[in-house]
Amino acid sequence: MDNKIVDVAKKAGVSAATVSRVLNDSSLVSEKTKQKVLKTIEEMDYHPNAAAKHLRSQRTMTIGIIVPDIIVSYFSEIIKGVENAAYARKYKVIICDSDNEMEKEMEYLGLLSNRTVDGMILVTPLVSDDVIEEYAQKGYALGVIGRAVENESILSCKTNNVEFSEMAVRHLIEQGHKQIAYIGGYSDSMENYERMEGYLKALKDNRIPFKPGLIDSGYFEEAGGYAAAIRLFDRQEPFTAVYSANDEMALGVYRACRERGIRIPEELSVVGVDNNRITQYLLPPLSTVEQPKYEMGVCLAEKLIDQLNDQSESGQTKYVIDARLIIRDSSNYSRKRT
Amino acid sequence: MDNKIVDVAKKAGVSAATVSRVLNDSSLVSEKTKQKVLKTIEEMDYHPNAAAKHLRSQRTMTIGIIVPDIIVSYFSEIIKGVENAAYARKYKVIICDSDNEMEKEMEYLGLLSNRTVDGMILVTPLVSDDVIEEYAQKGYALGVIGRAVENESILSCKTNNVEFSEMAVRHLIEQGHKQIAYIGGYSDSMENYERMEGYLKALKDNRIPFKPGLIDSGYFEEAGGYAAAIRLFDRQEPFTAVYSANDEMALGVYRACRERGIRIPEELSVVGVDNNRITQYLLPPLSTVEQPKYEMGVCLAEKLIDQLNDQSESGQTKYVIDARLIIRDSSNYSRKRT
DNA sequence: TTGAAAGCGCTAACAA
DNA sequence: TTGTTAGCGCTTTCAA
Repeated sequence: MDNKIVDVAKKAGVSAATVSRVLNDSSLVSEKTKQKVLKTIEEMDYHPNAAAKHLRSQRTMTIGIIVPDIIVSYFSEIIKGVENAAYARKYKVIICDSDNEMEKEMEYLGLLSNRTVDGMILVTPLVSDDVIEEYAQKGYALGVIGRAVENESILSCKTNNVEFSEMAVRHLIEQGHKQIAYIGGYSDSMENYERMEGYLKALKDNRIPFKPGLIDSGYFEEAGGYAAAIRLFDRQEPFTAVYSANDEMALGVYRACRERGIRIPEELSVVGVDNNRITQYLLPPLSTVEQPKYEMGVCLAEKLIDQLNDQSESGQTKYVIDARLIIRDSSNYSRKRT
Repeated sequence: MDNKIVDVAKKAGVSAATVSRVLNDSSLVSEKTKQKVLKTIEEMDYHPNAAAKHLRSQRTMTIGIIVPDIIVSYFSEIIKGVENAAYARKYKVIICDSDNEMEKEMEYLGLLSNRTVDGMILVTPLVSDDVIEEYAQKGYALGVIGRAVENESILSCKTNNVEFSEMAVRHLIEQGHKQIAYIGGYSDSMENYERMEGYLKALKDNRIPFKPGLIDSGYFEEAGGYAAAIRLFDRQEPFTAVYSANDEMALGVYRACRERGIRIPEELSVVGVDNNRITQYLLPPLSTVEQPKYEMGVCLAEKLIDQLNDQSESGQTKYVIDARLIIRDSSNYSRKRT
């Protein structure tokens, strides 16, 4: 077994408490003792046992983050923000990839109950508000990204879905489009609600009639977006533009267009959401809405850790960041429509 | 504070030891007692404290994975494999994004020393073999992906770099190319050595003279690939094809070509390595070498966890998987060259 | 089949 | 400024 604190204490001729104080930068140690202990620690190549520390201090210096799929860059960029912010504060991050399975997400939430993690960040539309509230009620530290939950103690960071969606659809309208389809994500997710709301608002403000036949959804995934596009194409309802609630689904739309020989943007304009890295490499490059993914990750991790250490100055728990529209070639083809 | 095992014991009218036995599926408990305890646990919503368990059992059921940049899909796909395999065995995964900084990687390696993790997987070219050997010598469980280390106790999983590189370059030669540039990664990494070796072999076998002016390197990153391409363009040495040691750098080559107005594949053929998701969406789609990223992650996580539980049947520690060439339009432009 | 008791390695309250 | 001591909550001998 490794050396323990008493081994160091013995060798340095002090007590375990003193070694512990040195380890934790306590001011109650004379400089001389401190140096002696430090030297001994170095000599013995001593490393404090994390589990013992966790048990004694009732904190693991670890947070978890639950995402549906780490491969999707929207999530990996958020994770990167979380990881960096956590690292700077000496926190570790446990990665919980739910594979879009509710059951797995629930199991990962259990890491809170058994104190494997001090807090948990959710970036998933699957777990319901009720479940999240329930955990908060029990006193667990939680944060969500991309949505918001009523409970005041639950941190959240999201973007202005309604506004940027309105902006995106208005942009399409300004390009001359009057028949604009909407491909949404999980129909009961906040992202979807709000983005659809923005879509409807833009239509209404421009006196464009809403057509239910132009609405479909694709679970925020490429395959779902593809299927939705195919369904839309096969209906009688014509359309010349699509607002896709995220980029992954827009990728599916691109695939469907390639298959059907539909040219973007000449025959169909497309706007997505997220500004995933891949979108700039597409042909044509995809117009999209920049989501400050890394920044949201950093923001939430910082606030969560502050909260864990009773350092949340403002007491603010809800953060909304403005996202901005990035216009690329997929929606940049001016023409007149009737 | 939460309920503890003695609280459950008291309520159920048994001893803490019995509750512990139930929790750990010991066969030394009568079915009747077991049911009673289980019911009590349920009623009290009891959750065993992880830190206490870790301290007592001397294992944390956690492994770490160090990568240079989680956003790059090569790494996130490996992580996904590791996470899935770990989850199936009730292990947690701590994500260590080194931002390509050696210092951060060293610090993360420290999680082994203080027993925060039971084992660590390295997917980085930065940490030297010596450092890895040193940790192994101390008895820590380690695994590496994408390279191999001599030490027999260190697990590794990689692909046949020499062979597939030879294949890739031979493919270019078969397309009529005689002046083929090579853009490598970190010059002292095993990936780079072996891929360059394959490149040289292919040249030699086809009696194509090696030209030092056609060799450059880009640290396995997009920006590095871009810079390398620009340098190559600016030399007097002409070339009609590039073998890039990974896809990220090939993205940089694409960018450099766009800037210089060089058409792919008409004026320059490009082949990368990794089959990052992005490559199939490029224009033209990038020829590349498929690396079984997810599978390598699964493989190494499984073997590492087996090793932690003394269940490595075969005792094999070195795994090499054959990668296959994927030919897309970036290198599929036949013509005669002189 | 069950319980009592020791101890994993650390920190912190209290005493000196 | 330092040391003594008592746990943190669990598992695991050992004894019954």
